[in-house]
Amino acid sequence: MSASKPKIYNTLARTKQEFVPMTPGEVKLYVCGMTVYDYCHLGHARVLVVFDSVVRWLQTLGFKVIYVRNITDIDDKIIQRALINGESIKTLTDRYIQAMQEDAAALGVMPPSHEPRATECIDTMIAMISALLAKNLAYTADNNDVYYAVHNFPHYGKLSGKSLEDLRAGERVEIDGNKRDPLDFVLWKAAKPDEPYWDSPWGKGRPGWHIECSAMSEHYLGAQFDIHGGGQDLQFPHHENEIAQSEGMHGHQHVNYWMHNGFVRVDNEKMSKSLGNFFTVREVLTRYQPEVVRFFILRAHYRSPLNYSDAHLDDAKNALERLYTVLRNHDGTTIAIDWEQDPYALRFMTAMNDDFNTPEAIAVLFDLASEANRTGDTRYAALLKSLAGVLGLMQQSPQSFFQYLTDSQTNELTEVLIEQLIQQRLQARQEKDFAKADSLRQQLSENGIILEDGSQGTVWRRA
RNA sequence: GGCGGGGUGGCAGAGUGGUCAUGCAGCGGCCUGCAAAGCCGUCUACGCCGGUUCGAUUCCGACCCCCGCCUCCA
Repeated sequence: MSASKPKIYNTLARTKQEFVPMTPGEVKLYVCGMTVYDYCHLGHARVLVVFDSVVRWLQTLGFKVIYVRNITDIDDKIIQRALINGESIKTLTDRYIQAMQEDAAALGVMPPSHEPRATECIDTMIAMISALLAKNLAYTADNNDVYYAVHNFPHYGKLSGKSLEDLRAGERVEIDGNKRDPLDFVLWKAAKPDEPYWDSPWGKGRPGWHIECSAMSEHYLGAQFDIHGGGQDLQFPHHENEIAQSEGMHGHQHVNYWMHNGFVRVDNEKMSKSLGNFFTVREVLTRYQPEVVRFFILRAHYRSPLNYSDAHLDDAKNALERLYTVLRNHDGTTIAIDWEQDPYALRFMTAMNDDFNTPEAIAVLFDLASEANRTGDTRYAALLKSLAGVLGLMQQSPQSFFQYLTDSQTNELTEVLIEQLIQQRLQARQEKDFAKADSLRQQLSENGIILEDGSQGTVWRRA
């Protein structure tokens, strides 16, 4: 698979660059995960699915991928939510971590190699903050907070394309009397009474948000690694600050390729907690099967905005049905993919190597579907299933896909009853009693069951 | 205001200096007892105005509009 090499759009360079790993054959990848005080919404689902597809593709290319996706399990919102709920932080975060892992698994997201929690790495963070203080990149304020001194780091703004002057000119920078510069950000927060804390050289407190990623990425991947991903909204300030911390401390490059996925939108606006326009993964999964959601996400390029609506999910469902229909007409086997010779595989690879162009890769799947339908050649269906598998799609049986029952669907007819009605209809058809046959079809149709009379007999699926 | 990303056919969504994206939906036909699925055919495109070019949706410039970041956010 040497024909072409993957290119990645690097936020740092604002252009696509050929991907060259630090260690041949190995990729070190870090992605900012969730802050666990609530259920994952579709925006989170997008990060999970997008970087899952990145990992799968890099693995397909033969790389060993070390994938770290962290969990933020201590911050202001978590503390506040636990307080409101009247439960401990641990109970709260454990519950939402489990929920997140369930959501991820449902969406076909493979577990990362490491999934560290911020609270497991406090010591590393404290060591890092001490080092930054020693390098005069941080200072302790009167209230015992520790801040990063932004103006002491010459490259501040290189990821987000902002200059300190531009940032200062902005009117929205908060004014905090403890900071020497309004743009300085907190590394260590002194604990207020009744707040959870860890002991540190600066007294009882907890880490600021940004330091955890510098600490955890270094712990698992080293002070410099290949790819760092996350949502576009983390570009500034989170990732900018992470660079300031890590590069300030080590004096060399921290991350070689920065990847940022686009937002999920609702009515053309960013889906976010603060706007309140978010849909949780589990709510959507009561109405659509998980693979439809995954397919919906991968049908758009990861850097493009993705507009969410039921109509769009319906569209995705119909499209995916076309693909699964192909498998239904064949025996569902897979085939070894000949990346060098097979023209479809080559197109697929070219698309994926071009900054993970999943929409184009999926277009190849549809072309294969057409070819399979046109020629009846099972090899096309097998290749379709194999290539789709690279994207984590189409790995269930057509029957389980077509007969999937969501929570929101009526289930007045049991599968046994459905089969009985089908048998009755077959009987009626044999007796040429088409009025009765049509009436049975109608009855099933009213219950969301669609019948299809094929050469192999009658099969049913849910609308 | 500063910085960044966009405006593609009814909808979604890739891409390219000159032959098809792809899917959904629609329309006509074939097939079917009727359907469904499938197949064949078919209709809607590249925000606006200039420029470069033999030729621009694709390159350049102006303009209009949308979105995001600049504060916690995937």
